[in-house]
Order: sequence, then structure tokens, then C-alpha cells
Amino acid sequence: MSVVNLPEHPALEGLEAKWSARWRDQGVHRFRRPAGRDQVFAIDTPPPTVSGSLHVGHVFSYTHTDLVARYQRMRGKAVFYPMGWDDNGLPTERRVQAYYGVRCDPSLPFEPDFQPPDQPDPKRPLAISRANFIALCQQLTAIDERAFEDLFTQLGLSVDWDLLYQTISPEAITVAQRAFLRNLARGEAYLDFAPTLWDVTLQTAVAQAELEDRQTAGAFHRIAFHRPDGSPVLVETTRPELVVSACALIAHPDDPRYQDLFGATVASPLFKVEVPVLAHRAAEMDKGAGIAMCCTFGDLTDVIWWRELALPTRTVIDRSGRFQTETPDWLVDPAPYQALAGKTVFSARQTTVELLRATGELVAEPWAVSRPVKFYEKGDKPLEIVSTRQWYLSNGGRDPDLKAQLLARGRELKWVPAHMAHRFEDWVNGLNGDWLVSRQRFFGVPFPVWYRLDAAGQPDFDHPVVPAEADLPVDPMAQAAPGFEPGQRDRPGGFTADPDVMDTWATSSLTPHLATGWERDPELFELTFPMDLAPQAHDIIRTWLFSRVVRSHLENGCLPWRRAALSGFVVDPDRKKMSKSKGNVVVPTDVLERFGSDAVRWRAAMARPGADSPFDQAQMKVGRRLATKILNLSRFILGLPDNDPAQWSPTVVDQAVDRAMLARLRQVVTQATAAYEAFEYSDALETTEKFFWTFCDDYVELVKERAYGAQGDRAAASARAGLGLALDILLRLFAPTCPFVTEEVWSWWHDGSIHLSAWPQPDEAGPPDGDPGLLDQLSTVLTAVRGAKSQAKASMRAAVAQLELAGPEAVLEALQPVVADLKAVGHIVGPIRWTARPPDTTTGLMVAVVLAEA
RNA sequence: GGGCGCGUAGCUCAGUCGGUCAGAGCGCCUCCCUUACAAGGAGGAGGUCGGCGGUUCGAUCCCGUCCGCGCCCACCA
Repeated sequence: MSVVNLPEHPALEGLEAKWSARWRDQGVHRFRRPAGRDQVFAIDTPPPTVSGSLHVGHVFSYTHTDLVARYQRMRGKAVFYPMGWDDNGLPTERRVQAYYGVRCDPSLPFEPDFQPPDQPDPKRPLAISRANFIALCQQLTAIDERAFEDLFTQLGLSVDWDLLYQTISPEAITVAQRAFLRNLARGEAYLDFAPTLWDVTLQTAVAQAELEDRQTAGAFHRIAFHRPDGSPVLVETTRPELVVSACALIAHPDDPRYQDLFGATVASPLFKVEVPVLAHRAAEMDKGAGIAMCCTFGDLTDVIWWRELALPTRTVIDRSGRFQTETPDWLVDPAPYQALAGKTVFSARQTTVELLRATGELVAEPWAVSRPVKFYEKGDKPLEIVSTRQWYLSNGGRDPDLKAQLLARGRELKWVPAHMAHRFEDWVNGLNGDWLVSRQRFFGVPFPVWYRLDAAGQPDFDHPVVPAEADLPVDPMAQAAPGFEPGQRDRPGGFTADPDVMDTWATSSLTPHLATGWERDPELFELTFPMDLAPQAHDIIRTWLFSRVVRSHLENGCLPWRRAALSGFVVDPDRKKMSKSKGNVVVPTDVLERFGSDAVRWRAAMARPGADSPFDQAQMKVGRRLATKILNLSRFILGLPDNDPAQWSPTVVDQAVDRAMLARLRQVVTQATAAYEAFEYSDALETTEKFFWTFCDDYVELVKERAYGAQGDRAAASARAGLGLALDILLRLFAPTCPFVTEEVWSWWHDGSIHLSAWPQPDEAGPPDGDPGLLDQLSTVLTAVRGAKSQAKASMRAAVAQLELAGPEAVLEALQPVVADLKAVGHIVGPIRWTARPPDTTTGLMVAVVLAEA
């Protein structure tokens, strides 16, 4: 006799708090190291950026991963499912600046007793030292991380919180620095002084992967250069202020209009600088005037021309985005520059236009144009191009062999859904430079590098000084270079630190290494690397996904995981991506509170891999209804008189309809399992749910009276066993989707967690000797009976005077054993008339219902 | 401009290796307090499967083309 502990009033409320606490206390989701790699399922969980709040999109995509994790756990795998916080980098810095009203000034000294201002003044941020700033970053991320953990716990993510990591932890810094030192030693990381996309507000370099184009209003200006004979050459530009930086005019080699000019020089407006007119295939005849003003640097095309045509460097815009105060030495007429010195790009443009207008070299009034301009995806001013010294990491952008290898890795990877592989392929093919990994910021992983200073105090960038791996992590700004004394810092003959930090993607590209204990825990690494699954949203294929492939390829010569799963976005009802700036973000805590985690997870599970889905509150109610139904159904089955789970054996099930139901369930188990194996969690849920509702509506109704004992003990036992077996299996099929309600119900008669129970096997439903088709015939009959009553606006308890069934003999025969059940559920008091038809005349079952007079 | 995905009931989406495939849920309408469930149940109405061609005995499903939508990439003279 099994003990059934049925609560008086089962409810969904409070299940999240109750069970997430118990799971944690009992270590239900803990990774226990098994003997072999094949018993592990390792997940490279995306570490969310800790700089604000999570939105519904996070809730959906993390749920998708959790569905797979829970399935694999029930399949008996030791699931390695860590969580990480991506808490270093610019997003955190910006949040700290806004939250506390501070800014980092590395020249200031550390203040041990520093307290942030009570009332932050966003307009006048308080300047604080680098160390104080970093302390505030850590303080705030700790607060945010607590909120994230609470939300994920409430959502029911089955991560092993003992495996939590942070990208700013000493361990993460060690991993990032170690990997970098190895890249450096192998020649994959290198310093280069080159034109760099630069955010003038944040004052840092930006990588290709972090660019975005924004349609921006501007104006074309037609301005005149001058031939030696004084006649004008007209160019059209949206950046007239860069006239001062003009290095050449460039037209297409085949352009008939400029053939006579190639090789000649022309004088620039205002400054009268002689610049050559050159031919280059990248010039487009039908763009603007067909002849371009090449400046250092207005855009990336300028960089190409500058490099390929060996043009001089005439940069005037400094790192803060202002025109340098010193007058450039290449100007023939330096006088006009006085009006530009020290100005921002924006006001220098206005001034230049005024100057050109005054000299008559602006030959037409500017006309408005909207064109795409490159921005840092997190910035709010157009990027400038300045020449700086930066660290680069090989990513195939300059090396065709490496590019080919990375493309091959992409093809080796299994993609869910498969078409996402194209995005990887396209991105890699489109790379045109190596990965710029240094950032001129503060809250990040410092480069473990110092430079010797010569007698004149100039750094030797060609021979960086690096620490031993055993000495990691290091902070070169705080620690002296190996072989030097602290007092030699920034002194001639001494050393200086590399002041930069790594791009946040440079550290997060190592999450597989960080999570699996690379060079820290060889046993763990052996068990979990390469990992099994890399889940992420489809927008970061070019960044996080690609960068991890690069790192793992370079360091380990393999993919970091076997499979990548891409989640879609949750979009607003207008199909627009949710974002804070659009004000269409839905706060997940409200939704979870209102509908319950199981309901929200159900909705997430209905979003297929890679597909965007619009947010719709009404859909949550459907999930809620499922959870409620599971609860009520369970209460009914377990509450049947004399129902003892110990008696739920297929051998007790001897009624045809019960066997038919189990036969259908057997198919469902097979299909759901196959779907999960293919990472198609939506299909698994849909299959299960379709069965579930028919089960509730038809089968349960049909056998209810019998289960109460209306047809004797033996028939009742068959019904109870059928119901019980189905419940036991269904709960487990639903467990990944609705972990809370299934666990609650499971606990009514089981000891251990459902999430550590075995995923159902088809054979649990007994031998495949039932006829699933019988259920369909029964549905037809039941629907007809209900329809008749509904049409007559009668109660479902209304009596049926006569039922006529017409159909193939085999069908009628199959229905014979179910007559008692049918009569009970349909309140059929009169006779049932059977009319046999030849099997080939009609395949369907015809039902005629005559209701008794009320 | 290139790539990818998508256009099926008012909404969100399944589906068809071409022939009972025109489906589900939500919404809507009507009805029902039936002892698991009114935070429920039953029934019903709704679509020439984006347009136009083609292949075929037959196309929502295959091919071509056009229109529309979304995402990614390129496009700053």
C-alpha cells in the first residue's frame, strides 16, 4: 500500500517559493561528477550582463535552455548547468556612473573611506579614483546579481548555483589573462598602431562586432577644389569640416570626367593644400559628384584609400572628438584654422561651412540627406576614426587560412535551428580585420603587460614584459613589472603598465574555459569540455558565439561545444524588438507573479527555437489553465476510492478502452522523447498536451463512473490503474515545462523529486496491444452526444432516449466493450441501435442521438 | 544591394516527402453549476492556405516570378 498524501485544497500559489527552496536545500540540481564524459550534459549558459534588469526575452530564452537541461537530467545525465554573471565592462561602468553620480578619473588617489553621494547629480558627476570606481562597480553588481538570482530561482531554472561564476572574479581574470598570454606567445595577439573606430564620448576603441548603423540626418555640401589654372573641381561631401584633413581626391579609373585630372594636383579650399587626384576602383562614379574627398579619416573607405594609396596622415580630431588646438603643419594657409581649433566635430562643421560660404567655395546651399552612420551599439555619438595603439586578436579577418578553418568549425557545429548556420558563415566571410580587444576603460580585465621605458622615457612596445602564468592574476597598474621595483614605474629606464582593459567579449569568449575549470580543475575539464550545448539569442552569433569559437579553436583546436541553440526574441505586439529606449519592455517579475512560473514557462516553451514571438498576456492564461488542470486532474485520480498507486500496473488494465488509451500514450512518449532529442521542446510539449486534453475531456469522463466502482471492482481497478499510470507518465512528460506543479503533485505519493526521476519509457504503458483508434471512435460518439445536448440547450446530464451507431462492422465491434462506459457518461437510458455498413462504403462512424423528453 | 526567415481563420501558430490537410489554441457566439476542475465544461460560426504563372490526373504543399513583413550584413564621398 502506497501512501497518498492529498492536500485538502491544492493550489498553485506558493509553489515556486516552496519547491525552489527545497530543490536548493536537497541539491536536486547539483552536478555530481560521474565516471565518464558520456554521462555528462554540459551547458554553456549565457552569463547575463548585470547592468540593470532582465526582461521577458531573458525569461523565455533561459527557459528554453532549462527545458533541455531538465529533460537531460531525467534521462540520467549529470547535467553541468552553471550560471555566470557578466559583470565586467562598459555596461556596468555606465550603470555605476548613472546610479551613483560618479565618474572615473584615473589620476585621482584612492580614498579608503569613500562613500558615494547621497543625492547623485547626473549633470555634475563626482570624479573618483580608479580603485574607488571599481569598488562601486563591485558593490552595485552584487545588488543586481542578487535580484537576477531571485528571478531565475522563481522562474525555476535548474542551474547548479554552486557553479556560479563572475566575469570580473579573480578566477575569470586569471583565465582571461592566461588565454591572452598564450595568444601572445603564439603570435595570435599583437599590438598595432592603426586607424581605429573610436567612441568620442566613452573615449574607447570599438570592435567591428560592436558596430551598428543608424540612419542619421546630414547634408551634402558641394565644395570647390581648385586646379592649377584656377578652375574648380567640385566634390560633394557630408563632412565638410574634414576639408582640413584632405589628402587626395579620388575617382574611378574609368571615369571619363576625370581622366585628365589623374596625376595632377588640386588645391583644397580654405587651406590651399595641394592634394593629388588619384584613381581607385572603390570610387563610385554615380555617387555624389563621382569624385570623393579622401580625408584621414572620414570613413572606412578613407582608411582603405589611405592604406592602399600610401597617403599622408592628416588627423585633426582628437580622442575627445574635438579639433586639436595646435594648428596643423601641413596647411598652406593656416589662418582659417584658428576658427576651428578646440571645437567639436559638430560646431567645426558649421564653422567650416561659414568659412566656405564666405570664400565662395561652397558652391551650392547644402541639401539635406539621411544616410547610415556607424555608431558603437551602446554609444550615442557617431564614431570617429583615430589612429591609436591597440591589441588585436587573430580572428580570420586578415588571414584566409584561419578564416577557412573557422568556417569549417561553423559547419562542424550542430545548429538549432539549422538555418542559423548561415549567419555565422556570413559574418565570418564578411570580416575585414582582426578583433580589436583592447578598451580604454577601467572595469575590466587588465592586459597582463608592461613596457620597458628607455632612457628618454619612451615605451618599448615591441617587447612587452609579461608575468609568469603562475603569478596570475595581475594588475599591472598596481603591481610592478617582473624584474622591476615599484619605484621604477613611469621613470626613464623603468617600466610602464599597459593601461587598457580587455573588451568584455574578450573575457566572455572564454566562458567555456571559465566554467569547466580549464587549467584549474583538470578532472572537471575532462568531464565537461567541449560542452554539449551553447544556448543564446540569435543576435549574438557574431559576437559571443563567434568569439568563443575563435578562442577554443586557437587554444584547444576544437569547437567549445557540439551544438548551438538559438532562441528568438520576445517582441512587442507590433513585432518590434523590446528595448528600454522604445519603452515597450515588459517586467518579468510582474508576469511571473500574476500567472505563475509554470504558466510563463509554458508560453516560453511554445516559442520554437529561433522564432521570435510576440508578447501576449492572454497566452499566459492558457499556460495557467494547464497548470491548474494538472493539479485538478491529479487530485481527482489520487482521490478515487481505494486508489492505491501500488496497484497501478499494466497487468491490471484489462478493459479495451483503458488499453487503447495506454497504447496512445505509448506513442506520445515515443514522440515527445524524439522531439526532445532533437531539441524541439515545442513539439514535445505540443504532442504531450494534445494527448493530455483529450485524455481529460474524453477518457477521464468516459471511465469516471467505472472508476468509482459502477461496474464492479475488477473494472474499477482497470480504470484506476489506467488513470494512475497515465498520470504518472504525464507528470514526467510535463515536468520540464511545468516543474513546480508537477513536483507538487508528484510529492503527494512519491518520496524523491520528479526532476530526478526517470524520463518515461514507452513500455511503462504496458505492451503495445491496445487499439489507439478506439479513442477516436469514442470521441466521435461523445462529441455527437454532447452536440445534441448542447444544441438542445440541455444539460449534459440530460438523458438520451436512443443512440444509433452506423459504421463498419469492425468499428462497431470494437465499441461493444465500451457500451457500459458510454451509457454512463452519456446518460443514455434508451437502447443503442447498431447498423453495420460494408467497410468500403464509408470509413466513418455515423452517430444519431435522440434526447429524452425533458 | 547581398543573405536568411516568414506570409495558412480577427490574433498566435501547427501542418502537408503533392491526393479525407484545410487544423489547434486564444478571441467571438450559444449553452451547461455534471461530486477533479466555473481560475471550469460542451457545442458552434470564421479561411478561395499573399498575388500571378508553370509542372501534374490533381498544389496550400514542388518550380518561377511579383508583392509584403522581419532579422542579419553591406552601404557615411
